[in-house]
Amino acid sequence: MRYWLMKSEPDETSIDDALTAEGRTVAWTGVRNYQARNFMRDEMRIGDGVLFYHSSCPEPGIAGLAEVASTPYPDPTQFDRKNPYYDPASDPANPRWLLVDVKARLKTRLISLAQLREHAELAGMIILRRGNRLSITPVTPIEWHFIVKTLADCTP
DNA sequence: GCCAACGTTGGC
DNA sequence: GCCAACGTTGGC
Repeated sequence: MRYWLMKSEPDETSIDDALTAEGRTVAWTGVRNYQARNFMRDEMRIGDGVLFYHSSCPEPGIAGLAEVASTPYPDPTQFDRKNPYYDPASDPANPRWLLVDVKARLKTRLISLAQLREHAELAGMIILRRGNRLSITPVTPIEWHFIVKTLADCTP
């Protein structure tokens, strides 16, 4: 059982969108970074915990809890010419971009970056490093439990 | 809108 | 394989 932080732009897919989606599940489309892809392709397992993070928005922060809900499969948007994430260089016989489904569990109160920075337990979080741009990052069990129990005050 | 950080591209 | 130029991310 592992834990992850996954960034989503709420203009595209917010925690509310995910909670109201069919099966409370969304396909994590649009990842175009190899490191982030590799986490989904190689390291995620169904049931892993996910911190659902809102980025590039007025209030960036952790907005909900979710879980990995599928094994990896090709991201369909890479083959759709009209999609902003279209990748003409990806070969359908050997797709470059894979994704997983993510199932929303619940919405938390918004835990901002400033709040995350207040706690020594979370000082090692990749998301808090200067210049971090990786959209999917591993979270340690200690960080996960601290955030869920202390900051979000909820049981996943 | 600014800009730091960092990934990607492409000429050599 | 180096590395400068360019593009993107994302908080502020």
